[in-house]
Formats: sequence, C-alpha cells, structure tokens
Amino acid sequence: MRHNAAMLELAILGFLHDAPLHGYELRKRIAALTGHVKPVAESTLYPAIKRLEKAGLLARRTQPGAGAAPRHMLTLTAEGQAELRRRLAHPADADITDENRWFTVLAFLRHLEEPSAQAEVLERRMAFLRQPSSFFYEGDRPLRAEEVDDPFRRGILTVARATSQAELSWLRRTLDTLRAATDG
Amino acid sequence: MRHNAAMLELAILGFLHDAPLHGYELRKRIAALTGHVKPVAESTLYPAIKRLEKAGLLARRTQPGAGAAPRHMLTLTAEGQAELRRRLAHPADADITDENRWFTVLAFLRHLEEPSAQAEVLERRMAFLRQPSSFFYEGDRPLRAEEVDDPFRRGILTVARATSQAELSWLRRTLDTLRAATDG
DNA sequence: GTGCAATACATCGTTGTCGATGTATCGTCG
DNA sequence: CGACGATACATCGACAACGATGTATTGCAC
Repeated sequence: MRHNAAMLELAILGFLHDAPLHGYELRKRIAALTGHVKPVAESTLYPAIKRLEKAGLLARRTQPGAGAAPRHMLTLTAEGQAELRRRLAHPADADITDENRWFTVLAFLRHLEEPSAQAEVLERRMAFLRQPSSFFYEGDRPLRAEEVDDPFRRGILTVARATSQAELSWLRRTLDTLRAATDG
Repeated sequence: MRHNAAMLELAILGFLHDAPLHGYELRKRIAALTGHVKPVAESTLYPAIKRLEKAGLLARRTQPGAGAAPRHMLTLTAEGQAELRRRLAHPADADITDENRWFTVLAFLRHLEEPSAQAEVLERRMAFLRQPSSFFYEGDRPLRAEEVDDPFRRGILTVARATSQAELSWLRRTLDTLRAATDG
C-alpha cells in the first residue's frame, strides 16, 4: 500500500460508504474531489478496486448497463466499513502532513462516529501545524519569510503561513464544537 | 518521468545549480525543502541521481570521504542547466496544480533569467487559482463552504479558500514587480 | 574496547502508477 | 447509416517508489 494508493483506497471506501456505486461513477466523484489538483488515471482506479475486492472490503454485482456496457455495482462490505473507520481513526503520518492526503481524510472524517475519535485526528494535524518548520533553514534554524531574499521562496513561506493560520483557526473552532458535543 | 519523479529531479537540478553537492547533502536539503510534508527515501534519491547522470545532466567525481565513505561530488553539466531552465519555464500541468510540486517549482524559479519567463509561470498558476473549482459539486456547480453541511468538508473549502486568496494576492504583488523590472 | 550513531552509498524485490490500447454498447448529430 | 462521443471496464508493459538490507568508515560515549 504505497503513497498514493492509500489515499485512493480511502476515497473509494469513503464514497462507497455513502452509497453503492459503479467504477465509472466513482471515478467521476474522485475526479471532482482531487482531480483538479492531482488527477487519477482509469488504469489506476480499476486495479485499486480489484485490490479492495480481493481483500474482501467491497463486493460487486454485475448489472445490465443502464447506458452502455454492464455495470459493476460496488458495495462496501462490513469489513470494508470497519477498515474505513480504522484508516480514518489512525491515518499514516503522511496522511497528516501532506495536504492532498489530509484533505482526503477530512472529506470522509464524518464517517467516524465518535466525536472524540474525530477530535483525536484533528489534534494530530494541529500538532503538525504548530511545530516550527520551514522550507528553508540556516543551519537548523527555520527561516521566516522576512529573512529570505528570493521573492519566490518568500512566496512559498507567505502562502504556507497564511494556510497554516487559516487552518489552525478552523481547527480550534471545530475542536471546540466537538468537545462540546462530547461533554454535552 | 512519473508523478513524483519530476519533482524530485527538479529539486536535484535546482540545488546543484547553486553549488556542487554529494548525494547525502542533497538528501538533507531535499528533506528540509519538502521532507516535513512528504519525505523522500534514500532508495528513491540515489536512483534518481543515476537517471540524471545517465541523461548527461550531471557529472560525478569521487572524492575521499571527509567524514566516512568516499563522496560522489555531483555537478550540473551545461545540459543540466539547460534542462533545469526548460523544466522551470514549461512545467507540466500537475506542477502547476499540485501544491507540493508547485512549491518545488517556486523554490527554484529564480534560476530562470528572464523576468518575463518567470511571470509567465506565475500567470499559469494564477489562471489555475482563478478558475472556479471546488472539491464538492451539486451536478456541475461547485459548492461553496456555506453550502456544505459536513463541518470537515467545510474545513477543506475554508482552508483552500484562504490559501488561494493569500496566494493570489502574493501573485499579483509579485507580478507587478516583475513587470516593472521588464519595463524599466 | 565495544557498541552506537552518523556519514555515505548501493542493490533487490514487491508493489503501485499510468499511458496505450482494446472491447462493447448506446445515443445523437448530420 | 456512419461517425463520434459518452458510458463502462480491462489488460499490458515500462518504469518509479520504497522498505529492507548490506557495506564501509569515523568518532564518541560508556
């Protein structure tokens, strides 16, 4: 289960948790979710479906094609639902640090039932965003935007800073709500 | 030259343009640049160096190791410099749309000599950020944060919006400066 | 004096990615 | 009626990613 694979599989499991879908429709939904940033090829999606099927996480029933060729309606099995929750509750480190992958986790995090489990995941992201890290260093010291001469590198730091602040403030608001839900 | 490979190769060429380095040092710089978001394994870096060497983009000279094992000092060849500029001037679409890859382009964009060539690349990013795209759709219409119920999906849209606004304003400022440099 | 971390590079095997290509049906436009 | 695009899925081959593992040296701490 390499880098992107985890993300793609998570998206498949997540979408199928909402409703049974066939591959082609799944493909369109994934394209809408991540396609404008990082498109997924058909020849990547179908093998991924097979992997998940082989692992018993989803089942397919062939239906006469509404439009054209026969459709393979895909349904999440009980194990599939359990696996989805496991992956959402305990994402790999790269799922927390890589924005693309993190957004995929967020897109399906509502499938975790416990607000406290959701909060735990958000807290991991918060810890990552809070640690002082840069893209450029002087020795071991992370450089701030003002200390970098190159305007393009300053841009990286400026944008990263704005993103991180916006996300931290959203995380704080959302965690407050989740904690209120747990206490109440 | 698949997905990540392009980004990794660009980083190698970019760092070597500044100064000759050996693989181990290269690895540390790449880790600083992108490692906290998306780490690169040693066993990915060394084959990448070999690919570039084989393509004649860089040359190596073996030196007695300062610390330990013999170092392979890597230098960018003339073709390597030309290739770096080519990749910077004409990035693939995914280099523009994927934030990780885009940041890598930005980190080395100063190696393009012409301010007008730099401006062209920034304009491609601006065009991408300006087109109305979401992560969630109702039919074909992109949904705004306020229209989405799920708090986590709202978070995605909120954060993406803040990033995109911060970056657009930085892009406008920087493009103004670049245009002033071209006119002046 | 020996284990351990850091330096520095390499290879191997498994798995994932993706472009190219193929197959088949249906609707529609001309 | 013939081309074309959308629907719907599949296979193949080349190549990239990466964990595991290996090799070899230096220096430091215990």
